[in-house]
Amino acid sequence: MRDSDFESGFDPEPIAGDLLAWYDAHARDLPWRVSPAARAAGVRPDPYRVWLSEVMLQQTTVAAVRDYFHRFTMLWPDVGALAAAGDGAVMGEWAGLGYYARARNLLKCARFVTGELNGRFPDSHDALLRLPGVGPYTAAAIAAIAFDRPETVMDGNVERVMARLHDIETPLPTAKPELKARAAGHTPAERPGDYAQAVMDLGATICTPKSPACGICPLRDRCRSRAAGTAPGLPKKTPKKPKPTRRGIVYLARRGDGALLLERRPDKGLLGGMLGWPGSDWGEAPQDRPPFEADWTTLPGEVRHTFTHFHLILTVKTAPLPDAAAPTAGEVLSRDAFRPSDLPTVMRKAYDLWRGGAA
DNA sequence: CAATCGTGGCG
DNA sequence: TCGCCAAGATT
Repeated sequence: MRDSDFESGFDPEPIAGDLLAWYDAHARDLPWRVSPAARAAGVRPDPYRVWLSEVMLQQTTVAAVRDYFHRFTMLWPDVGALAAAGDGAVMGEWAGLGYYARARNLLKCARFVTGELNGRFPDSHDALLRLPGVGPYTAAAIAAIAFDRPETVMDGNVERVMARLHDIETPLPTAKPELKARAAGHTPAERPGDYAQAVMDLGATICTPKSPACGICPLRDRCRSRAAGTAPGLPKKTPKKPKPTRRGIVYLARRGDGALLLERRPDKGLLGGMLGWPGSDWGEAPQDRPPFEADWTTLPGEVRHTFTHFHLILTVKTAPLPDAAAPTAGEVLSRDAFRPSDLPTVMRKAYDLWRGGAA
């Protein structure tokens, strides 16, 4: 019955109405969001703020994004201002948020929109998809939320909600096409932007990964996995590989006037474009190759940090930086020019270990 | 397609 | 302590 409904192109189940009514009453108040009431009164979201928030929210929690969004929009209120910003300033403001390719693409995109599109974001999914750092999800989200186009957003929330609503037992990522088709079948022609945000709000607050609040879900009477008792275990996922542990050494050198030896990492690869301490490669047994000859002191303790696909244990070594030193790596940054907040978290941990012991 | 790419919170 | 997870994109 239910499969034949879907395969025959039967009218989508009337989910959108329930979800929009729930959203009207329970929408989260988010800094980048136009409330459903304001939206109904004709207020349009600013595409720049929608784009910026969506990029920040890629694989990142709302709680983590809030402060970054405030700082970015305070410093750079529109896409032209962001396009005019310096690379180091933007990377420094992004520090700590992770996935730094997003920040590099953010700048590329801002400069493209400003330079080639007269500062206006495209309003179609296909045109948005051509922008740096904008993939299928973000293109659909901007088109739907900023321009109220009937696009179907597919993120982790929507995958989970659809898998549960239709009790889809196929594990991810195999199930993605089916989940996408299900989601598309529910997307309404009216208020598609509010609808997209409603599904994601539901996934974030009610239909959560662990212990979903099915009892207060606006879709509880239509949810097939709730009826079957399978909701908490959905969506199924293929098991992940274990993370190996790598080791590395970083070198912190300070001059008498407080200047520090730092290094701008290359744009490609891990922490690309970010500031960091000169250091070894990260592997099984890193070689001790300090940036200049000195009597290096190994700090007690170590830095432990987990990246997406490996654990890292860093040894921190320090030495005074002579006025006449000619380091083989990095560049000297004056005390005033250095902000610890410009460092990615793993590098800030090394800095904190050093400060905790020496200063 | 599978691998790469951060970080913080939570059970 | 540790694995899981978050409004994914890119190659």
